[in-house]
Amino acid sequence: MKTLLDASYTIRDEKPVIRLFYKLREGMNVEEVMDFQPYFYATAKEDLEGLKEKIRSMEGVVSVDSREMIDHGRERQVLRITVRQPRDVPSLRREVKDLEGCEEVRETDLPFTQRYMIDSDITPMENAEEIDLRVASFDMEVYNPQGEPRPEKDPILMISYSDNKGLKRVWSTKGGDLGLGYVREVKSEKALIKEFMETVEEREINIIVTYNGDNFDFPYLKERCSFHKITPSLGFNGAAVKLERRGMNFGARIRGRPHVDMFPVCRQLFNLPRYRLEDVYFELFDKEKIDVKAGEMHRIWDAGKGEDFKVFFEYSMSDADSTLKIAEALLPLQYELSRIVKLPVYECSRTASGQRVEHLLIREAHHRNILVPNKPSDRIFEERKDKSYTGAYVVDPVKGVHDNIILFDFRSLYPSIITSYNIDCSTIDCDCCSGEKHRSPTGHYFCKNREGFIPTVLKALVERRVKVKKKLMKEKDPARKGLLDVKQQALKLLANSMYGYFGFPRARWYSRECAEAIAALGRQYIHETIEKARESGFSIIYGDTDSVYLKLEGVDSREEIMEKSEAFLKKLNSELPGDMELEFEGFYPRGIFITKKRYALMDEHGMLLVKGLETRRRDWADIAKETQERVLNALLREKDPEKAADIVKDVVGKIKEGNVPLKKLAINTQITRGLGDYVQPGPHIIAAKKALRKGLDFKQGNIVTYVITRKGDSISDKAKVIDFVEEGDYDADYYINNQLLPAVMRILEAFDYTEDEMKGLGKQLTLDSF
DNA sequence: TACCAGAGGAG
DNA sequence: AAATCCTCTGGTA
Repeated sequence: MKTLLDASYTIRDEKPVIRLFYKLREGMNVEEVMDFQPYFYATAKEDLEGLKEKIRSMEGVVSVDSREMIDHGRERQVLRITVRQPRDVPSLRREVKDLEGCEEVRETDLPFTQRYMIDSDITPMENAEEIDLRVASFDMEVYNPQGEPRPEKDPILMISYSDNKGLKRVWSTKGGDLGLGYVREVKSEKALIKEFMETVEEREINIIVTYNGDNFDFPYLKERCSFHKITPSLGFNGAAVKLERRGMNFGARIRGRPHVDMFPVCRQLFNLPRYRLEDVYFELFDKEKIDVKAGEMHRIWDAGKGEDFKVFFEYSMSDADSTLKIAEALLPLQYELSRIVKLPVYECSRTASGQRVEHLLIREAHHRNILVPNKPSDRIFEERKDKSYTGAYVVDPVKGVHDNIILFDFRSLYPSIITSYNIDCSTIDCDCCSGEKHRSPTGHYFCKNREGFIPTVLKALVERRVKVKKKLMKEKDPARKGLLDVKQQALKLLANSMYGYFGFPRARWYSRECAEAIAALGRQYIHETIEKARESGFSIIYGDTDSVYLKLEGVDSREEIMEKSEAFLKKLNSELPGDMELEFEGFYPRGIFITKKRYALMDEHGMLLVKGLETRRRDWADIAKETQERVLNALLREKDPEKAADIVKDVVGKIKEGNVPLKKLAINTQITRGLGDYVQPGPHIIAAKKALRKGLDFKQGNIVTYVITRKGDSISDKAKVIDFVEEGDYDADYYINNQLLPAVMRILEAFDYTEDEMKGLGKQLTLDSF
């Protein structure tokens, strides 16, 4: 049994050698492949043979063969050009493309190792669960007397390490006398780095995990290594850590020992106000992590004794520990995605959903002898980006409070439309079938004769998922159940990104027409559903894309509601084509609808479900969100408007008194562009710029946590990054009028309360609306 | 008061 | 480097 952890290539004697890093039950095996040569394709305008001869004589070309492949759904003759070395591809693609008679060069941008894995049908991470991988996490604390640490000057103070076989270590140049079992005091920073690297080697670690190692720990470690003139040799056979550019960020690649950075993984997987290690740890395990303020670290270190000093070491250990715990929870999904998409886990864990889908499609295209379309040029990308299309339909809600709400929704609406209507670039407006075709409201037709490429791939994903879910139902063993659940999640993730991929301007298989047709069919079905529901006696409260919220006016019996719902669904589903299905999704005794995409429901257990309201948004202060939720509970669950009003009055009072803790006043907002690129910088940008001058580091992608303080004129003037704000320094007026009241008044207004009453200025509350 | 840029949510 | 629809805020004229 073996599992492929990593793949790369080197050049030996002017020839490429593929290296496959397998973990066996015991130890590693590196397989070398010498006989695989890089190649790409060319299509000819007319004279294929003429083009072939021209290419054959070019420097670096090993051979040219013509073969039949499928392009845009049709068979045609193309040229396959085999070259000596991977580096010959970029140079030769230019030359071939510029030849008279050459129409296009194709498949010139697949990385050589990936090309090999596709052609040899190699799946990474197979058997990963059975083979007992050794996973280690590490984290560094560095000296930072100037605020942000300077890697060319400021040393690493500690490296903490934790592996899934139970070893815990903190290497440091101090702290051996603290009585903490895991601390190893060493004589220098250099020794500390070396001991860490030796431990990874000795423990035969297979996977290294970090939290933001791509952009902090590894770049810093590399700098410190070059300062000490040593190699950061964490890879197989002492290979050095390599920093690769990946878009705006870095990726730290370790040969033969995949590095998975949990930070981008968590950002992709969770929706949180912030993504610091402690935030994600809390989200997953509901436990607080010990914290040491970054600004105080150098002072604690310099003091070198006392309780703080000990806590600093415990904090460092807990960083490595919690990173490992997070990894143990999230790696199974990464392994599974890596297997399905067939990209090594280092790459797969860093790719976005569009690229994952694309790699899966490239794989499937190869199996079907389909010539992969080229990536769009910058010009085409811009053209595509400028042309948007009509998407989903949203029903304007019947605003206010409703009782006994029924929710129906389409199971996987877009995927089921794609498969049921056979929507694909190769089937759109085909001329192959003379008879009936699938019809979209956009005016396009889809072939009923031959199944399209993407519908085939999507169908396979959906069918695999159905099988896994069946197994899951039968399985008793919790460990195996967990793995099956992860598997179905991964399949769902990929299936759900197919529609978005059609409309993604950078996609190779981009088709605005297909995306448009899918969305239009979605609108058609939701409209039809609403129409039929009305005819069956339901009244419509709200609907969005694939869901409808309904009521049966005057029907209070739960039984009758269920019966009528079932009957309606049965009839409607019998008329739906293919894989499409409308499902009963829920029953809610009470709910309040504010506007489109903003509402709250109470389920039968009294649990609140809030959508779109401030409670759900990171860019509102906790004090407003918390109070809004309390008000919703008072109104929906307890039906007690007086209590709701009391809650608001009480909180207004507390804010005025000035003793609301800063934590509850913090607002989180992301910096979505370069700090200089703003036409209208908001309060978070102004706050970040001020913090920048005080030595804090802020850049695109970061989330700014700020508070509106008392000092300043405009709101932006008053905005300050929370690190620099003293407890009690907040603008009470702002938090009452711009945070608390807007959030709660939207709810209370549906119950006819006025703002003045809430501030305690007006008359006593009335119970009119109840 | 009207408008725009910007952000983040829903599905 | 998945799409569109939608609401709301803060700043400006």
